[in-house]
Formats: sequence, C-alpha cells, structure tokens
Amino acid sequence: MENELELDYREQETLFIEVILPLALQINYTYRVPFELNQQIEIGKRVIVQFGKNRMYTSIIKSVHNIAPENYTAKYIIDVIDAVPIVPPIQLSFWKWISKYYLCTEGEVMIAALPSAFKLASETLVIRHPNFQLSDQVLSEKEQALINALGSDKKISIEEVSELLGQKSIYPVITSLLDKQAILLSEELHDKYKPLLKTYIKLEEFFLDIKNQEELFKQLERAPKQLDALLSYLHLSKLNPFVAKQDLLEHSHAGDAAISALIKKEVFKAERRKVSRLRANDIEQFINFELSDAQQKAFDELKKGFQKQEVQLLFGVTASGKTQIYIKLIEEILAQGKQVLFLVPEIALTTQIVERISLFFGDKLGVYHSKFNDNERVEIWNKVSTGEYKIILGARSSIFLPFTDLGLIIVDEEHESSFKQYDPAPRYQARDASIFLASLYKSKVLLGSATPSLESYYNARNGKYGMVELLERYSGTPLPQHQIISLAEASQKKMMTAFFAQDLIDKMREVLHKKQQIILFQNRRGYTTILICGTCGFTSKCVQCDVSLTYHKSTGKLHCHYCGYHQNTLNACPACGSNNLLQKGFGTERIEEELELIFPGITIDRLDLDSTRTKNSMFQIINDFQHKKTDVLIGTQMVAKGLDFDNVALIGVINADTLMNFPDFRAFERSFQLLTQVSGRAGRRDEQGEVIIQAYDAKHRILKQVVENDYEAMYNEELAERKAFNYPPFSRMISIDVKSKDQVLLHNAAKHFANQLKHHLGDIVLGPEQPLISRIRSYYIEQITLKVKREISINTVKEILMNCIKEFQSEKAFRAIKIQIDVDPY
DNA sequence: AGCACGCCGACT
DNA sequence: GTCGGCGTGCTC
Repeated sequence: MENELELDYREQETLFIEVILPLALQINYTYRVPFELNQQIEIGKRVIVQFGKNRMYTSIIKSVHNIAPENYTAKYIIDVIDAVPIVPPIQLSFWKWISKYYLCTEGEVMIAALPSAFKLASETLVIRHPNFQLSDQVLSEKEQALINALGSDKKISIEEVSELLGQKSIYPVITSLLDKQAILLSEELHDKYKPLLKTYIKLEEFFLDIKNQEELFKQLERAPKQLDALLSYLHLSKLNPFVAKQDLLEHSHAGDAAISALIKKEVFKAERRKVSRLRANDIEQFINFELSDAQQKAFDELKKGFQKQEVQLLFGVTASGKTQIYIKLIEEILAQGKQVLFLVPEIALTTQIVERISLFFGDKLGVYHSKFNDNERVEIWNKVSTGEYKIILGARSSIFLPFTDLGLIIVDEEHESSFKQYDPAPRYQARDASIFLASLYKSKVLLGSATPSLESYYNARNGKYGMVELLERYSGTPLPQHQIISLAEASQKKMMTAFFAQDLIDKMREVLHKKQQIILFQNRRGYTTILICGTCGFTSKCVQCDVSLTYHKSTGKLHCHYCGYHQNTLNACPACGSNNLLQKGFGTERIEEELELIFPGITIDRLDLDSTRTKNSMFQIINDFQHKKTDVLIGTQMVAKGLDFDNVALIGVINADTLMNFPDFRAFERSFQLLTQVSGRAGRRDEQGEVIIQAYDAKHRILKQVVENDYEAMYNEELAERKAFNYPPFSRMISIDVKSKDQVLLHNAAKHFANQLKHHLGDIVLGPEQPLISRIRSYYIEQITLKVKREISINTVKEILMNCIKEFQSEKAFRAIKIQIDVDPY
C-alpha cells in the first residue's frame, strides 16, 4: 500500500538524472525524465540520451533528483533500456574510486567496464544472426518487422532502425532480439576469436542411480552397440563425468548412430564445450586430490590469517601447488553462498590453469576475457548479476563485473605486469584496484605468487597484509639446477656458434639424444633483426614512430612494433645506394634458423606474438609440444607463464642481459621474477631439470640470486636501492605524458608545464625528459614524473596536478597539447 | 568522441 | 570567385 502511494507520488514528480556517458568528459550531464518513464528510473540502469546535435548514446544513471538545472534546460531522456539495473551500486562507487585514484573520467571507466553490446550508439550496425531461423522463436510484431527489413545480409544502423519502426523506443526490441540470438551487432563481425568446440557426452542424472542403471542395462540387452557405448562411457567417466564423444567412439565399438540413439533415449546428454587440453592423468590429478601436509598447513594458516587481515599473500615456490589451495579456498567461499573472482594474467588465460579450474567447477564458473565475443561477454555479465555464476576466472577487466555478493578475490601471479592497463585510460592496476573492490564488498583478497612484487612483499613484511609461505614443491621434484655461462668468456675463447655457447650446445645435444625436450627463452620479440647498411650504417625507421623497423622473415617485410606500419624490405641502402645490407640482432626467428643448422632434422617451434598471430593457434603449438611432436620450443615471455610440460629437461636463456639492462627501476626485480618463472618450467615429475643462463654480465647479483632461489636477498638489496633513490614502495609515482605533433611546441609546452608544476609542488617534479621512444604514431612525447614521498598526501598532489592542467590548457598556445596521466605507472 | 563553426589555400 | 583543409569549442 505504502509502495503504491510512493509510486503515485513519483508519477507526478519531475525527475532529473545525472548520467555517465561513455566519453572522456570531466563533468556529469543532467537529463530530464518524461513522466511516463519515471517509474522505470533506477540507479545503474541504462538510458538512451541525445548528446550534441544528433548523437545518441547509451549512458548509465548515476543519481536521481528533482533539482532543475539553472543555466540551461535539460534535454529529455529518450528511453530506459533495462528492466533491472545492470551495474550494481557498489560497482558504481568502484567506478568513481577508479576515476579519482587513476585520474580519469567515469566515462572512460564505463567504456572499459561494459561489454560493447551494452553501449549501443546511433551508428552501431545491426545484422541478422547467420544461424537464426525464423521458426526458432516467437517474435513480436516490431521484432518481426526489423528481421524482415534486415533480410539475409543487410546492415542497418540503430538510427535507421528507429526510423524504420517509426518510434524512438527501439532499444527494448534490439535487446530482446539480441537475447534471442536473432541479430548481431557489427563489432562482432570482426571478431576473430573462436573457441575450439568439441562434443562431450554426459550421463543423464537419472541414470547415476544404480537401480536405474541396472534397469537400463536390461533394456539395452538387444542393442549391443549402445550397451558397449554405455559401458565405455562408465569406464571413461571415472575421471570426469564429461567424456569427449571422440574418445567414446575410439574406446568402444559403438558408432555415431548408437550414441545418437542413446541421446534420443535421454540416456546421454551431449554438450558442445571448449576443447580440453589436458590429458586424463592431469584431470585425475585435479579432480581427486588431497592437499599435501605442506599445502594443508598453508591452507589452515590462510584461513586463520583471513580472520585478522583482509589481504593475504601466498608466497609459494614454483610448482608448489598453489592452485589446489585456491580450489579448496574457493570451495569454502562457495559453501557460504558467496562469489569468487579469480584474476589471472592475460596470457595465463589461454593455458592450463583455466582448464583445471573449469573442469573442477563446471557450470558454476564463467571465464571472462577481452578476446571473447560480445555475446559471450554479455551472457557472462548477466549470469554474474543473477548469481548463476559463482566463480569468475578472468583477466583484469573482470573486476568490473556486477557481482552480487563477492566473498573472495584471488590474484594469481600477482607480480605480473599484465594486471596493469597502460593504454587507453583508465590506466588502472587490477591487483591494487581489487583490494579496494574487496573493501567495498567486504570480501577477502588472496595474492599468490612464487616471486611476489616488491610492494606486496613489503606490505606483508610490514604487517599490512598477512603472509603464508609454501616452500615445498608439490611433487617433491627438486628445484632445477642452474648453470650460468659467461658470453664474454665464451666469445673470447671462440666457443660460440651463433648465439649459443658450446656448453649449451653440448647440453642440448645430450638432452635431444635422450628424446627429452628443450625450451629456449629469448626475452623480447622486439629484440629482432634490423636491416642495417654495412657501408654507411643506415637503418630504416618507422614513418610515424621513433623506432627502427624490424625485419620479419615470415612476411618478408620491415615492421614497426608500435603502430603496425610495414613496408617492403630494401635491396639497396636509400642513403648511400650500397647493396651491403646486413641483418643484425637476433629474434626468435633467427634463433630458430641457427638452431636448424646446428641440429639438422629436429623439430622446432616458436611461441611468440608473431607465431601465434600468423599460425592462429597458440593452442596448436602448445599441444604439439605437450605431445612431444616438437623437440625444441623457442619462446618469449609467453613460455614463462602458466605452462606446464612434463618432459622438459633443459631450459636455455639465450641472453639475460637484455632483461637486466632494461632502463627501468624495476628491471632487476622483473629479471629475477622472469628468470625464476622460466626456470620453474624445467624438470619432470621425478627428475630434476636443468637451466642454463647465458649472459655477458655473468657475475650479476640477480643471476646469483636466481640460481640460489634467494628471493629474500633480492628483496633486501632491491629495497635498499629503492629507499636510497626514493622509489616505490617508499614513494608513489605519477607519470605525465605530454604529447604533440609539433616537436618544438611540445618541448616548450612540456618545459612550461613542468615549471608550473614545480612552482606548486617543488622538487617532487622530475623532467621533462624524452622517453626511450620519443615519437609514436606521429606524436612526439615528453615525460614528467612526480615522485611523491609517502609522508605527502597523494590526494593533495593529485588535486594540485589537476588544477595545473586546467590552468595550462587554458593558455591558448597550449590548447592542442595532449596530456596523459598514469598513476602508479608500473 | 563527434560534429559544427570558422578561417586560409588550390581549384572548376 | 568557391570547395574543403583541419584547428577549436561544445555537448545537459
């Protein structure tokens, strides 16, 4: 009764709403609600608004009030899209926090947070879903009209749809048709990502009961093939209730027809699922496992720790079985009826950890990932919102999903840099942001790593986080043995063949002879072949960026890694006309070539961004290596992350110097982490692996610390350095990029801006400096860095910074200068 | 982000 | 004489 009165009252009220538009706008915009939509207004729902002359945008209701704006007449909103809010209030506060902390607009957060199907705009194109059959669904009159208009292959923009239907309120129609999978939005057409699907068979639940099963056997007596299929299923399903149809066909004498018959009889259920890359013994290991004593102890400690502190760091050496501990912990949270967010680095999503977790939790688990197509992402969004999905495994952007009751966030490999988004804004750190997110949901956070980031370890040491250590490898396999080879010495003694020292070659020969496998690690693909003139030293540069072009054998062209520009390779030097052009440097391609010369006849594969792009399937490369079709796998960072192979006897690091010499204050920390992670891939279940690291600076302390697996020593020395030079965790950094197409103007502007900042903030302002790459995509860049001591209020600094930017941009001469801010730029 | 408005160069 | 280049400012 009371409710009704309230609604009655609201019906006559004039409502205004503040909305978040998916644009980089500094201020909020106010719209007026027509009376007939009053009741549909709710914070977190999407509304369609006109913004500017004739642009339509999907925006999110941020707040509702009845204060008419004074200086202008608010436009009416056009439509309310959602029946229920799609963004919960907690997430809206989270957006706000992100925008304040990382100095970006809420609109930018919205762009990052919502799948694009949620952001239809007037120019979005609609087409008919290729698989849609008219008979599939009951359509309303309007829906039918749109489908008819679309024909089989017409593209119609949202704006045209509106004209076509003769009404402004078309979004419910679009949403409903999307729901029914009758239409697609244009963005999805370009989607290249297709998960590999395979048919899996499962027994209907009714027949899990032994009595029902016996009954079934009797019924099938006269259908021997079907009986055979059933028996094979029962045998194979011991490991996993989902059995691949293919396996079933191979292991039984039954054919397709028999299985189809059983599906028809509702004995079997068929399901298309993403292909599992795991072999049976892996599955077994992960379905039926007991925690080892060490794991159990760590698990108990974690639980105890969570009673005192919200954030716990699980410091477990490589292959210590952190995943099993995660699983047990997830089970406990699920038992409390709460949701779990499991964050993994970008690359790890394509690897085994996903398989393991998804096998374990089945349909309670959703995987969220920027490469998934939009339909899938929307589906996951909705299932998180309704609580159907209890666990979300995903990359950094999954922190924006509409959790209802989040109980735990796990950040696996928390030291990984892919949790940080660099470009575009919001430039957020998902690990750090998730700690704030957890505080909003009153949930716990578990950070896991074998090589924690210095910050996290520092926080744990200072009691800000709890910490649990797991120092034993799960299988009991000893840590691999390391050997450092001095490249300086080897080349002096003429003991080098191409990039390989003789000792490494000898070891490789030995391993290959035993039919075991090798992984070679080469730091960056950027460290590749460049074309240099042997006569005058000329190298080809990118026309838009300040980098040398690199030669790619696969395309036969010179490529820029920053903007994708490419041109044909040169036959003669454009500067001096000489034909003496040399290939210099060594990328994974060159290593592959050289290796073929040294060991003719072996099979080699490469795992890097290029090979996975052109060959289209990282899965294939990994799979081949796993099934021992490949002897040597040459890879970049990718091989270090989340891959487990059990026949790798040797790991070779081609050149560790490129890692350590990287001009960044975290270079040593990163080198330690990467080399330790790479090393962790060595060794079989029962056999110690070997790691050979080649380096010019073979006596470097980081190498020693990697060999001795001495995180503590690395930590202490690094921390002392950080303290001495006032780097994080002893300070916070804000990096400011000043950009312009005009180099001279930029230089003056950057200087002027830096002085302005120095005037207000003093000597915490550093720069401007030219970054390593001073031009990208035709824009020149200069960098100003703020190093803010812990004692100084970061919020005050941010406020002053924003004011300075305002002031700076109000000067006419500097209007065209772009300023980009990155808070915690690492 | 996009779109209109506005002020300078090479074209029917 | 005009068409169109993209610099600048605004969008509730």
